[in-house]
Amino acid sequence: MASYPFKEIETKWQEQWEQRGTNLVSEDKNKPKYYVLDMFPYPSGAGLHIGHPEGYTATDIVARYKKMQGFNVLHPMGFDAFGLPTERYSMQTGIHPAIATKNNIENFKRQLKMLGLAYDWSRQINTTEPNYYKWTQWMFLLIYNSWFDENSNKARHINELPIPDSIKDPLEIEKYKDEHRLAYLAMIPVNWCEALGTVLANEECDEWREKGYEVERKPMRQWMIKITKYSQRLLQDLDLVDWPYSTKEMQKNWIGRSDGAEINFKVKNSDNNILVFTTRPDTIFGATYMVLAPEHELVKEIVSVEEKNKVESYIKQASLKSDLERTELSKEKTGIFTGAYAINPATKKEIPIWIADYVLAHYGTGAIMAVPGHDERDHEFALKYNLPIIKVVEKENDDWNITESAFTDDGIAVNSANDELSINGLPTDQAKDKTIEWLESTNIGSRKVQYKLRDWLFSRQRYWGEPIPIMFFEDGTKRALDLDELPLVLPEVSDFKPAGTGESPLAKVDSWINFIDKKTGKKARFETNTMPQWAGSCWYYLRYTDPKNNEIFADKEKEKYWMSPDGIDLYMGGAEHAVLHLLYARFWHKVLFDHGYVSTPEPFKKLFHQGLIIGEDGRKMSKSLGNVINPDDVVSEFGADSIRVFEMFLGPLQDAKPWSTDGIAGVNRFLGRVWRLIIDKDDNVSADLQDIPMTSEQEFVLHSTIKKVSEDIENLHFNTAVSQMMIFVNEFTKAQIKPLKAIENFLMCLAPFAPHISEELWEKLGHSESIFNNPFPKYDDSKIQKKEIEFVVQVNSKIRARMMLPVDLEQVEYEKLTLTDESVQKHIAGKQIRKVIFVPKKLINFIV
RNA sequence: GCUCGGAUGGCGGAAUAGGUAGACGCACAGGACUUAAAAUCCUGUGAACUUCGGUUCGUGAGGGUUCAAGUCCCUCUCCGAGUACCA
Repeated sequence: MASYPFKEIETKWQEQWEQRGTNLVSEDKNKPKYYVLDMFPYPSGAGLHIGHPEGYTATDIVARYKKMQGFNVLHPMGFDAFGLPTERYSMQTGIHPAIATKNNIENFKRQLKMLGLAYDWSRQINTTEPNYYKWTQWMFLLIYNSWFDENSNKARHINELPIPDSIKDPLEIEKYKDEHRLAYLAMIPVNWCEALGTVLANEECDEWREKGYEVERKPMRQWMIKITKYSQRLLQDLDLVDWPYSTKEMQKNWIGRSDGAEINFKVKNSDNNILVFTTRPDTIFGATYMVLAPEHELVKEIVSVEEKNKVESYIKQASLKSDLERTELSKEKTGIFTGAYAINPATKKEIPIWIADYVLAHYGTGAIMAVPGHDERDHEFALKYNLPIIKVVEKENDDWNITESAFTDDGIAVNSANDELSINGLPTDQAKDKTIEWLESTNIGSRKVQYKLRDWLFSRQRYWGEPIPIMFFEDGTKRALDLDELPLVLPEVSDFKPAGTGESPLAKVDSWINFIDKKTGKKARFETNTMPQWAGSCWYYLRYTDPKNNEIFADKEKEKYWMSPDGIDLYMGGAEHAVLHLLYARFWHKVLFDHGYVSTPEPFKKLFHQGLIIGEDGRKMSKSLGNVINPDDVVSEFGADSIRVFEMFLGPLQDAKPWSTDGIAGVNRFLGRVWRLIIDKDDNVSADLQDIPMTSEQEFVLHSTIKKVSEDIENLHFNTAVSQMMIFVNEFTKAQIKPLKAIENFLMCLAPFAPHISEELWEKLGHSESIFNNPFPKYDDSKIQKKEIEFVVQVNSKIRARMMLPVDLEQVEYEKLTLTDESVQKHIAGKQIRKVIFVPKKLINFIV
């Protein structure tokens, strides 16, 4: 027999909450708001994973607790339902992705409800519904219709872009605008996967490669978004948010700010200049050669006649290599001399210009000044091709052999002087500044900040994504749809296979690529690319504040009510989104902020990552290992309250923790003990529960429990909160007659963790109102103060005795009392006390 | 390679500002109840030695600071995550 009838009571209360509308919320100016959000799931065909309830329970506990504390709590859920797995399922089965998505969402919802999560389902969103993606499209167009004003460091409407007087032709003006839009079309090499029939984002490539798919580089016309314009703000605004340190670090690394200089090198016997970026302008005297990326545009112009063939064949070879091959497979650096020379502006010496694929075209200027003495990569290359290595930075008090290895740390500049500039003897940071001053005064170069962050590739050749609401005309012009034309709804198709031309399945739909535009009367075709899956998740948290609005994505007042002053109060989700989703969403939010649509510069005030739940065998759960735990099975065997409490009890929320069947049985036993504390064998409220005063020991345990549970919920330390509740139950199980008041207070502590059993027992105790309508109990500090404690007596820092003593005595009294102890006497006997260390309420230490 | 985390009984994990290491749970052992089992309740449980009162050792390894170190400092080993020629 089950330890308590969880099946009936869980079903009963889930129905009750739904009927009563317990979890519905609306704006209430009389209450402080609290917005707690889970990263919404992708509704896969496999259903809920056992890891999902971990983060969801954590936020549910916080939501229920905050509600009991008098907050107006927004705790919504929805589905990030566009995505490749569904589209692939449709290709195989012919079932429309919208149907598959609907079924998957129904299953997910059933499972989420089964866990007793207090979501306001009236606010549910689904990124694939036209009335949702209408606004995703609208926001894309907002980005498209924006340019970045460097002076005010923010986005402005494209109509406010100053057009230079020299540009008169309307087509030229359009072109000028297009160049400045935050969303633009570009012909760029992308990661093309033939088998999937789509391009992939850089970050998606490895994932598919691991699964055995081939990904190649191929230039294609793509939509790009200038997220790079926000590099600095994305970096500095990390100071505004309360996020895990490591996540902030990852974002910082991803944005990758480098401070340095851009320097122009003249090409000998030519009008061409090679612009390089360097973080070490102080080493310019040590630049003994230059390297261009194979794709660099100047390569063709400067290559000498003699070297032309060799250079061309090298470029061809490099272009065939993927990024992966360029890095991992070729540890050995390769390169080739162009036959051309540049003039080092500091030394005025001729230095050879090489091409090598260790220089990346897409970072900096795609060219470098090579300083083999002080850069490991340049050093390796110089050794291989026998290029000169000069020491221009010295390590203090050390004779570094520069031929053997590069010295890359800061040091003191040497061999670095010409007629106008000498930095000899200066430490690196000063040498940098002085060199930059000279570069700027001579117009050779300038200070420059460089970021690693690249523009965001925003188009995918898929059917199951948001259509990009732009149409193209035969004359080469294009038009973005107006708000009254949105949403641009995906056309019905029955064949989800890619077009085979590198375009999405939409390219096969005649009504999509061959129609007459109603507004202009011109023959037109829609963009056939769709948006990446990240798009819908960039703003879903805003839609929850006003999910049904058809005039705007969210009413300004409602957005302000829930998002002010610092954004979402708690955002819970996996660390796998530490960079991409969180960076894209922050960017998206900032564009909305610049246009005045949202009230905060950052969307997520506090972020927390729940850890992975791994298999019972300590390995990651996977079908092939056969160690997958299904939430449906667990709920049916132990109940939702057990799975909730167990996942919280397993260990610290942010840690990876192994599942344990014995462990959940233990938690289920604990809930059974709670049940039997109140309900007797005959299913009645126990006669042992009486309205009697607590003993001081019971008061101590109750108030400690209230304190511990409330503090632990605030700090997301749920595992220790559960421990404390177990201590409570152990203590009160001991008592023959149980004080009712204590038990009721305890139930309120337990309620956020195990809502069903708490509601049921609360009702059985004669309450007609939901337990969640009660204020969370407060503890009385005076009840937690003990009058007597176990006092530790040490001799020479070793524990020799423990004595029960009053807490409020003077040191001398403790000395007197503790010195009477036999064991203490034994260890002190015959020796002299040199020193006494006294820690109030804890210990006394005699040094002899 | 670099950047972050982490290492505590047989297991998951506790231990506010350095001050009783191992809370709580699991597993295990013994007992009560039972014809028996399950369930439940009670007791014990870091290791070694022990004259059963204790003694010594013990938080990945080695050093250091301190009356006192899981906690602070240095060096190292192993594990996990992210990133990868970013000039």
